[in-house]
Amino acid sequence: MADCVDQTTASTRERIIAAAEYLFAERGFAETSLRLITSRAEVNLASVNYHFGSKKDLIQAVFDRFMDRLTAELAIELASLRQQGGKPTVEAVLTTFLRPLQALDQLEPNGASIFMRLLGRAYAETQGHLRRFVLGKYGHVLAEFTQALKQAYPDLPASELFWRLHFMLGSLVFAIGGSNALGEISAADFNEQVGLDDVVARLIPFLAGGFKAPVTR
Amino acid sequence: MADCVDQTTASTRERIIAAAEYLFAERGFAETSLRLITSRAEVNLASVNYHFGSKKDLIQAVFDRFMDRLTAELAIELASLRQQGGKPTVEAVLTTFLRPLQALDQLEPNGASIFMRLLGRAYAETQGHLRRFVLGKYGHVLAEFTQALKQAYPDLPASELFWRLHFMLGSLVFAIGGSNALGEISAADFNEQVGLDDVVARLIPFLAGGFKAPVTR
DNA sequence: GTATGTTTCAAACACTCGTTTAATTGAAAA
DNA sequence: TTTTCAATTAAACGAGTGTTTGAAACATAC
Repeated sequence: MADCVDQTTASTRERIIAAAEYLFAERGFAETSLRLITSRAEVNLASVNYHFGSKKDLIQAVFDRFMDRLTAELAIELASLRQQGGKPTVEAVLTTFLRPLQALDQLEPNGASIFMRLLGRAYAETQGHLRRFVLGKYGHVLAEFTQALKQAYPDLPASELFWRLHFMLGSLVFAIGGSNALGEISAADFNEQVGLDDVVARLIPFLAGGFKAPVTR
Repeated sequence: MADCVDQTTASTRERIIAAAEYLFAERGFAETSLRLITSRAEVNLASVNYHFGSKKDLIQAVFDRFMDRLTAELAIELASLRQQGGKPTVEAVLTTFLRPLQALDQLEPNGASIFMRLLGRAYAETQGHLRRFVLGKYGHVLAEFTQALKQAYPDLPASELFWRLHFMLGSLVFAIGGSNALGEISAADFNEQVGLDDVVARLIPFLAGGFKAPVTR
C-alpha cells in the first residue's frame, strides 16, 4: 500500500483523495463505496460529504487533481515542441503528449496507470456524465493533440485524423491502464521486466506506424 | 428500442438476455439492476434467479451467447484463411478476425458495438473476476489470433508481438465500442455518415501500419 | 378429470448504499 | 477565560440492491 500521501500528517482531504483515486481505478466508481474509501483513508465516513459535498463531486475532484498536474506538464512540453519550430515528426508529437504521463508516474507510484484506468472508466461510465465533464473541462487537451498531429501530417484528411486519433487513444488507455497486468504476463512469458517507460517505448513506433499508414479509400 | 428478440413470442430466458446485454453495455454491470432488466424485458423480477441462478451467472450467460456466435463465425473465417495457404498478410489476418464481429452486427443491431463495450467492461471490472472468466473460457481465440499474426510477421519478436496485439485490442475495443458516439461526432463535424464497416475499413490500415512498424530498441 | 412438473408471481428478506443530523471536539480570536 | 467557528464523530435515515419464499398459474401426460 504505497500511497505517496503521508497518512500520519496529511490532511483529511488529501487522504480521502489518495484513497479514492486508488480504489476508483482498481474497482470502478460504482463498486467503490464511501465506506471503503474512508476506512482505507482512516477518516470518518461523513468527512467525504463534508469536504467534497457528494460522491460525484469527489470523483470530479480526483480527476481535477490528475488533470491539473497533467496539463501543467503538458504546457511545458508543448512549448518545447513549438520552440523547435518547423514540421514536427509524429513521433515527436506523441512524445510530447506521453512525457507528462510518464512524469505523473514519477510523482506517484503507478500514477499513469491509475489515471488511464480512470479515464477509461470515465468514458464508459453510466450515461456519459463523467465523460462529458472531462471533455467539457479538458477537451482543449484533445484539441491541442489534434492540432499538433495535423502539423505533423498535413495531408491527412481531417476525418481520417479524427478516427486515427481515437484509435491511438484506445491503445493508450488499454495498454497503459493495463500495463501492470500486462507487464506481469510479459515478465512470466518472456522473462522481460517492463515498466511504463518500456511500454511507452514500444507504443510510440506502433502508434506512429498506424498514424502514418496510407489512406486506402 | 429495437431489440431483435420478438418480445411477444420470445421465451422469458431470451427476453432477459436481450434486455441484459443492451443494458450491461449501455450502463455497466453494477449500475444495471435486475429490476431494470426485468422491467425492460417485461418479465417478473424473480425469473432472473429462476432461469440463471444469480446476477453473476446472467452476466456470464450474456457473454457466452456472444462468444458462441463469434467463435462459430471465426472458425469459418480461420478455415478460409488457412485454406488460402502460404504466408498471410497482416491485413488478411485482421480481416479474418474482424469479419465475425461485423457478422455480429448484422445478426443484431449494434451487436458488435455492444459486444466490444461488454468486453471493455469485463477487462475493467472489479478484481478481474469477469476478465478471468472470459480469458479462461475463450483465451484460445486470443491464442489463435497470436498464432495467425506470427505467421504473417515471423520475424517479429514474441514479446513485441504480444504488446502490439494488445495495442490493437485497445484500438478495437475503444473504437468499435464507441463507434456510435464517435460516428455521431464524425457525422456532425465532417458530414460523414460512418457505420461499422467504415470504422473497420479505417481500422485495418491503421492497425496493420502499427503492427508492421519497425522495431526500434 | 386428475396428477405432475415447470414456470410465473407478489411479497418480503437481509443488506449495502449515499447522505444527513446533532452532538462533540479542537484550536484560534476576542 | 470566554467566544467562535471549523472539523470530526457516532448514529440514524430512506432508498435501492440481489435473493428467497410459498402460493398461484400453466402446461403436459396419464
